[in-house]
Amino acid sequence: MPETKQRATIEAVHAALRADLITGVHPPGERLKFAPLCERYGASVSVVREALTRLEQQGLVESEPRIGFRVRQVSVEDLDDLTETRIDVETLALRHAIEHGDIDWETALVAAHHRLERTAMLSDDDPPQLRDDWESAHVAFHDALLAGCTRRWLLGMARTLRDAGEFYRRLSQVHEPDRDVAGEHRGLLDAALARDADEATRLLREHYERTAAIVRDALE
Amino acid sequence: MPETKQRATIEAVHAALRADLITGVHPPGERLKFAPLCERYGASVSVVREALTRLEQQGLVESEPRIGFRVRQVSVEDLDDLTETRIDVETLALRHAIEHGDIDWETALVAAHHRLERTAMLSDDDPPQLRDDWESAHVAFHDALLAGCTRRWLLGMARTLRDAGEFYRRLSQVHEPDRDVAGEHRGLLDAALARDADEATRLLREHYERTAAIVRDALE
DNA sequence: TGTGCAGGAATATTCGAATATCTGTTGAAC
DNA sequence: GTTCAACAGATATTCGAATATTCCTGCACA
Repeated sequence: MPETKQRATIEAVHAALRADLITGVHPPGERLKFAPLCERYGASVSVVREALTRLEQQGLVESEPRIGFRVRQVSVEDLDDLTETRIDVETLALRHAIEHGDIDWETALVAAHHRLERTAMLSDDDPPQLRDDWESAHVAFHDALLAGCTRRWLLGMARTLRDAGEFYRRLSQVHEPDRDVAGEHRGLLDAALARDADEATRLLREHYERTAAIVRDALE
Repeated sequence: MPETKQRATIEAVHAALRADLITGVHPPGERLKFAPLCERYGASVSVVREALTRLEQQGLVESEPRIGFRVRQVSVEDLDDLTETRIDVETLALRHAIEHGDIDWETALVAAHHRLERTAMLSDDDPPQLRDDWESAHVAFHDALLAGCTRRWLLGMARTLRDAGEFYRRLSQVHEPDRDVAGEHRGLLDAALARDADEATRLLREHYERTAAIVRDALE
């Protein structure tokens, strides 16, 4: 790679910063000063600033004008609020998807589930960590689940909330051995294919509440 | 005012641009080029850019990287999508407000309703226009209605959707003489104070659907 | 000891120029 | 006549410096 001195694009910095936030490189509450960030991501202040602005709208960082940006503060109350809202919104989207999803939606969903099922969840490290490829397969599955919903505004809301939720989930890379995550996903798939909206939304709610409970424990 | 040559703040440009978008100064689909915007708002590209970025997240403008920004395209489909989503989300928030709102909430709500009731809706122009002070009293009333909801994430979603809806509503400054808007607001107030969530959400739904229908007609 | 007020260091914000990218047009080759 | 390349003008994007604001430290004064 012969000295690819690229200019920093906002897209790239935004993605990198977002990844660092979600994976906990910058812990909650930490001040995000421009100088270090420019250094770390090889960009100028303008680019960093715009990335931060976007992340603020997505709820990953917060800012006070003239003071600066900081990583979003987390709390049990906020987690509970977020979880409930997320369940409410995703439930609406899922119900809509189940009612309106076509054969393409079903097919993509089955495909996404297959990949998730066949991807190992934990790494070989000690303590074991959630594998990156499992993480992305997981996100892709939940995306596919909602993809049948044609209401773009609703999907937009759901996506924002998911990002914020991801923030919490990664914060506490906790694994609960007793939990049958694969089974939960299988159940969601089956209910969706059976077009059983009540059952699917019930499972979705449980799925998120269980995850939230784990994160809550880790937080306290 | 002795030559107050202020630097342009992002806050100010964002607010001004948002107001211009909502009131239709820049029609939907119009390209928003930097040079004219900088001129109009007396700011440099950086601040205009950040304002546009924020408005994009709020759904008022859309952008394609490296191409530029434009005023959000409107369509009947998008309006319907938005309206439904807004009803769904606000319904959740209203229900929560009615269940959890305290005496302060009630008091503020009564106050907001009083101001709305005592403000004239239409100007003396021909054709009559919605008066600015009525508009703000109207927004304030709907804000007060949801303010009892303590779920911040849910409120954030509702606020974003309201902004986008406002965009449509102002787009078509249509007035329907037969409609008893004041009565609709009175009904909402009464149901909220009576803590009748079912009735209140039903009224809210009708209120928005009626507005959407008018906008839809104007759009076609 | 406490309070308030410089003054300077640290930091965010804004600016305008430099750079990269896109878009449309012209002209040559086929 | 059509296609493609090269150029030029328009425009978005990025940069780094200039400016404004906040924060901190130390000193005078009560």
